[in-house]
Amino acid sequence: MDEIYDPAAVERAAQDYWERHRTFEVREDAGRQKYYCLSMLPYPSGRLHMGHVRNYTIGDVLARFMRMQGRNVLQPMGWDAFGLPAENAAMSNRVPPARWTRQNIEYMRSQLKSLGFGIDWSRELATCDPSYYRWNQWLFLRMLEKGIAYRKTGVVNWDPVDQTVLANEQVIEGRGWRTGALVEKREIPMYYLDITRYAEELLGDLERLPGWPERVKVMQANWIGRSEGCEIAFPYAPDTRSALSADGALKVFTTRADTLFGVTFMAIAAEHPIALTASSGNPRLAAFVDECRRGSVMEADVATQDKKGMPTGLHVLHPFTGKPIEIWVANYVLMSYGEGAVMGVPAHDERDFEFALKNNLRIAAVVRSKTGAYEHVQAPWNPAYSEYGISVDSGEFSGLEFRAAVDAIAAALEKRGLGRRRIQYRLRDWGISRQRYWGCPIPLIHCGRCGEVPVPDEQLPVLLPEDLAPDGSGNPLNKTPAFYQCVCPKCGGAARRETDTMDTFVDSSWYYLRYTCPDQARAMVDERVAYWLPVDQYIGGIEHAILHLLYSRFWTKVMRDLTLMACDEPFTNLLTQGMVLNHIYSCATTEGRRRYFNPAGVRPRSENGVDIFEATTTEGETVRVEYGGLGKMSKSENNGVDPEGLIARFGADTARLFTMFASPPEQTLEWSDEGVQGASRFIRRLWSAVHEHVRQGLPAGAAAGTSSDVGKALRRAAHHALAKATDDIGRRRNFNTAIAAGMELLNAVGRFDDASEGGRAVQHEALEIITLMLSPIIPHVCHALWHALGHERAVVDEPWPAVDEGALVQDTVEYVVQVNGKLRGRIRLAAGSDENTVRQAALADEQVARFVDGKPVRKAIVVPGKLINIVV
RNA sequence: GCCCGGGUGGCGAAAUCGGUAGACGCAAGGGACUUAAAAUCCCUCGGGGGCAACCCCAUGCCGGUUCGAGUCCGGCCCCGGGCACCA
Repeated sequence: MDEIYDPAAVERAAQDYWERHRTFEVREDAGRQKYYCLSMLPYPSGRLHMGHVRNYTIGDVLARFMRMQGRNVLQPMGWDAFGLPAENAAMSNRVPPARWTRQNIEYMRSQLKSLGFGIDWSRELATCDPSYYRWNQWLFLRMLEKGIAYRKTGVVNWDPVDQTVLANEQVIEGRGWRTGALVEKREIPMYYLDITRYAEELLGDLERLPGWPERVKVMQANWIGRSEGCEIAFPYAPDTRSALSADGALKVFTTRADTLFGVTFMAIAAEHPIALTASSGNPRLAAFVDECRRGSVMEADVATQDKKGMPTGLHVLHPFTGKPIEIWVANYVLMSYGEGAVMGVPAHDERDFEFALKNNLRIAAVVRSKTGAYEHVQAPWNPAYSEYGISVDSGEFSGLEFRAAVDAIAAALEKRGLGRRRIQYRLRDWGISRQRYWGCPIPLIHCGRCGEVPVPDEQLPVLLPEDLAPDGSGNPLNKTPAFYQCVCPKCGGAARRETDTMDTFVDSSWYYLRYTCPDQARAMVDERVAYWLPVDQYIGGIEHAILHLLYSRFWTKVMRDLTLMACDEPFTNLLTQGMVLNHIYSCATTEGRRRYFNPAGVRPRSENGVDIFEATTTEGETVRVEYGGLGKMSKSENNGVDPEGLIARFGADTARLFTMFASPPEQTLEWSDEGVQGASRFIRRLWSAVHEHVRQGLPAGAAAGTSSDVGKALRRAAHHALAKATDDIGRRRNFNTAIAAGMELLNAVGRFDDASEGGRAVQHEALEIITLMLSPIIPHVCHALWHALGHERAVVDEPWPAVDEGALVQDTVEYVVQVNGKLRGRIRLAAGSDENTVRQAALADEQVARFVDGKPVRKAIVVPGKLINIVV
């Protein structure tokens, strides 16, 4: 029965074995070195996709490899179970999100199990379980106590038809993606987490993460966006004082305090309080402010807008000259950065320049570049205008170079109480309120008498009712009195429960901590977290390079400061796997849209020597389709490959082998049906090689005792492949080349024909090495083959084999001979030959002699054991 | 606009510290087995020249450093990604 490889039977047997023996359930063991291998938890969308298969296979290979290296390996799995798709599914088929989500989890868990991942399922969690999200609520209350969580009015995209907040991605050309209604910017109260309090540490600690890809660290650093500059206060002129009926000053932040004498206007955001006051008696200004506040809050859209503005008629005074400067409302000033106001220096800032040109504002140059590249600032804009240089026309500060000018101006401002040096971050506080049903309730109560009252700890968790189904008309919690009606914990009076839920990024910010103690009912985490954390290897998509990874780092630091644990950087090593790509085929529809066809159903055909592609529509019609290149597998472009079909046809090992072999993990992976066939072919070849070998009985002798040249050569090949796989998996994380080494070794076994007892022992050893070294990648087939090779113990419990250095030693080595750097011959020499011997032998070579051609040898460079270059 | 990656056969890729460019796999072509097909096995497979031994060219383009460059340096072209009026 073993003659034919039957993946379904082989995989069932191996998986049964692991399950029966609870192979992957782990416990803390102070005596063993731990290895926490974590893959990003999936959203339970319904079915696994290839991205999941790739992600979890990478994690599983590392987990199994480390297990063989003797480490106490934790590889958990859970579900990022709250979120929008469940609500959308509820709207289209009237199923409560809870039921839809839990059904999906059931199904996807069985899919994960069919792939044979070595997961400790006893630690599984779902973020929609009250036993999990109660601790979101608990920590939120601690943050509230510390002032890290706070309430503030925030600007959101508001869909007036659905009565709901839209994420930026849900706003398409200014309209709601579902309703098509014009989206409004609306200010609503939201809860924020003060991540900016940790900006400095989040930035600085990136240097302590050598195991992270450089580009992820750069992306985070850019996102945090640290700027050194000055805060400058421009005192209100009398007109502003009376309009606001207050004394005071308009504050701005600038990185170019040296250009302070070049200010010709002030620009404030439409949301700035002064803009609101100024527009009250000015309908035209009010209309402009209104226009600015409508439309997308997406910054990429804002960035491409024309610079527009309108004067307020109000003024401030220059902090040094005392001259009045008019305040303008400008659409390019962001309320959410700095002070929501800027000093307009058109001569030295491109945006201010554009604005001044459009509005006929004065341009005053106050910096001369060191190269003297320009004298007068005039249109068109020249990038040199914004270069650092020597201050001119700047009163007492004239003649100073950038740094000195900033120092002197900052000091002078500070003396007058009109400014100071300050660091500004681009990072904003994290707004976590979502006007959504399917999420973790925010544990607050609004009382008419007591105001905002936290839910007492003993009343946690605030349970989310699971029987509701949104219908598109806003958050159903708002229409469920049983949820929102409550008593105020302070005064006992009638009160209203907060109906907003938390951003799902909250859920995924600490799940990796909870895996260490999922059964802990009394605390968020316990002492087990100290054993397992930090995560040794984290694996996930590059799309989480900023938000998820930054939030998790922040959350960890908050928990450290609350002394819940000592760890302050959660992920020691990070591997960001590339996307899985497939071909895209589509045709235009009569409505001018595109209709996409799955590549599996596309038939290529040659017509008059031109390649054309055809597909069949759901109506059974044959249509001609266009090839659209490669793209990420996605629903919208209908180019996904269902892992389930792949496993049914070829088995999980083939799916795993293909995804690991086709490209290195960080790079994109191009789907190839032929490549899958190739992976399957290799597994069958390995299967028959082992069975053919053992059919002749197990050899008695030891491989190390072989004396034949071919035997020694195969031993060398086997140990060389093993050394390569050890380094490739363990250090380089290049699984494709480790697999190639295994294939090469199997090819060598195929060519090997020494049927003597010694030869068979060497062959046996080589097959054992292949089985062991590939077992992390194709664990099921290796489980079967290891038993076939005569072993009692399961391969999963075997240690990683040691390289026999003695087997790698060669008696003779091949030298490449170059003449003037060009390859001219090869010579075989005894290992350890001295330079002179190498040189003599090289010059004696006929081919080499031809190219030396009697010319005097000027130089000969010898790379021991490898190469000699003769320079003539 | 700024900041990262990356350009190597027909294709996915390899070459890890400056030392034999193209390992491994896919596709293709040829052959064996077969009534036939599939599967399997063997051979060829960057381009050009040569009867052959071999030679020349070739890692996006131009230049440089070096005995020697896919790899290092300078300049450009193209592709992908991130951020994007951040004052």
